[in-house]
Amino acid sequence: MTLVTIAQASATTGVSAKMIRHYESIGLIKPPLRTENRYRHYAESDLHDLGFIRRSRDLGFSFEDIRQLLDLWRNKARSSAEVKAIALRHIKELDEKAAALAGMSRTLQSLAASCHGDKRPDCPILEALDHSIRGNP
Amino acid sequence: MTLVTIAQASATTGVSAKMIRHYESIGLIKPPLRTENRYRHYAESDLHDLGFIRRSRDLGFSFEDIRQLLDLWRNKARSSAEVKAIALRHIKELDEKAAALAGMSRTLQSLAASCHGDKRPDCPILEALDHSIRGNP
DNA sequence: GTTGACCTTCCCATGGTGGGAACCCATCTT
DNA sequence: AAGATGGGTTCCCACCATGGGAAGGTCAAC
Repeated sequence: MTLVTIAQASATTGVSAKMIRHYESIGLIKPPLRTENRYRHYAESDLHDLGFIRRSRDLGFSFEDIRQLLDLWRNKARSSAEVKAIALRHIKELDEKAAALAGMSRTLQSLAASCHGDKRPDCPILEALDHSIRGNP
Repeated sequence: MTLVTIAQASATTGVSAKMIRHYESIGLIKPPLRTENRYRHYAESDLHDLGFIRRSRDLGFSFEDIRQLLDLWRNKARSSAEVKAIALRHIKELDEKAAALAGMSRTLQSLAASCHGDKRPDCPILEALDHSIRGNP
């Protein structure tokens, strides 16, 4: 059983030491072993969990989602339907957020396209912010 | 000069009273007139600014951006190039964020597509979180 | 024995928004 | 006159995820 310090755990999992401590404080990971100096020492299974968490975060899952996903991962009697349901709901949220951002971008692009962008003060972008555009409340 | 209370200002501009006070506290809007009761009373120009801010927020601009946009709006000698530059930079940020979300969604969609979603525990989504997928570090 | 590189805990900040307490004020009804 | 209702006011706390930094303990090497 290889034990590593928090800095090494951070280096191998890509999770900052700050965040590792935070995950512990909110109960997302188990408190690790401590040496007699009270230094945290992580075992391989801890490193696995941290990697799991980092990859989940990379996919945009919230801590609450990750909590459930980790539980499911540990539960050998899980049903894949439960995992899939979490993923599908998350995909929906991601798509909604992306669509919202894309909508803003589209609106701004069309405004910017008709803005001269020179020394003159006239600007359809400011006009749009000035009074609401019909169709874009 | 019509003066309205904070609740009326909120109703006509779509900005919550809470946020109106917040905007004032961070210096985004000028402190409004006060009656002898210390009630805030807003003039038409204040309402304009609040509407301007709300529409800017709807387009995803940060407070710092809005501060500059409001300054440019007030400055009759502005150049539209300055406004356009802020908008273009913001469009870039929006597009980057949207692309990041879309990327997460795409990855999850392909994983979910190959997940049975039944009572069996096997699940490519959990496998992906378990150990990094090649090409998706 | 000192330097420097770790570790520990604790508090504070971000950005944008909301909740709620505790209190003041105005008006309408009993 | 008293009280209910529905404003207003300030102030603090919460979210989510992350980072900064202070103040101090511990260990290695030189």
